[in-house]
Amino acid sequence: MPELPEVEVTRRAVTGLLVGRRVTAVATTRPSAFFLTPPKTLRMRLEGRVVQRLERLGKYLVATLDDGSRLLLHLGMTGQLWSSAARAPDAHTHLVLSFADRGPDLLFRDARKFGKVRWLAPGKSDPRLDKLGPDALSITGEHLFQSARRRTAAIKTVLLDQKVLAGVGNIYADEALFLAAVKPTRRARSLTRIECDRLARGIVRVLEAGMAAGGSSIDDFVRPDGGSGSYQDQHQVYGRGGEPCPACGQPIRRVLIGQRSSCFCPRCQR
DNA sequence: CAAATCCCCTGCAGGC
DNA sequence: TGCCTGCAGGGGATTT
Repeated sequence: MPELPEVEVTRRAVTGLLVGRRVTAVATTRPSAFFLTPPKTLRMRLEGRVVQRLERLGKYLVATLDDGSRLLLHLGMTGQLWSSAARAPDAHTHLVLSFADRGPDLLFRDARKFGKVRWLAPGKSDPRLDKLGPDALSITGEHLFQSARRRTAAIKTVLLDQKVLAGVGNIYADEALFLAAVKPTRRARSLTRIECDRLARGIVRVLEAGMAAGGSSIDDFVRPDGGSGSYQDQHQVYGRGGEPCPACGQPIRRVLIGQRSSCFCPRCQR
């Protein structure tokens, strides 16, 4: 489940596979919700273009092309970018870009098809991007405090709201709340400024550790070369319901918050 | 506007 | 062995 660290690890790994290369062919599966821009249009717009840079905005990857247009990629739950040098296309490979230099293709594979592809004309934007809050790597306690104070929802729900901050998903939200010793079910507006400071530091810390470990490989995340991340080995609470808390030994509790499973230590987190 | 709910989709684990 | 059910969850759409 790609969150900011996994998307950033992917971006770094795939930059060399995209930037500076001229697209010569675009192969896709049939039209579906995966394609916000129809396959036919994608093909027409991308062929002949040179990729100039690849950025990450929250959990989105944004490739800028030499005509000023942009290609948005979102990995959803199970999206993977692969080099054709590491894996052959299969039934779940929905987009394949080939290049003029005849080097490896870029494969976008997504078993569950929660991922998205969209082409943006020059100067055009996308509400998905426009609404994103500040990047989670630069989040401050002050911003969290100002955002949380108006919300009655659980703080965990607010952390997952990409309009508040962009990049945090279920795994890193649970881990950051543990580091900050804040219970995920707490009403957001009940958090003090001090707690928001701790939470902001916790978020940045788990995201940086996640990137350093190459991301969390639970079921689906792989790097484009086929390698996997190892941050799952450092998870303190995520996915550990029933196991002892690494800090105090109390059994970790698992609850549902907004249909998402959430794990926390009832003793350490208040 | 905020919050709650449903839904998209498919692989996999667990139960029988 | 094989079938069925439930679960995983990012995020958009819809409803309250």
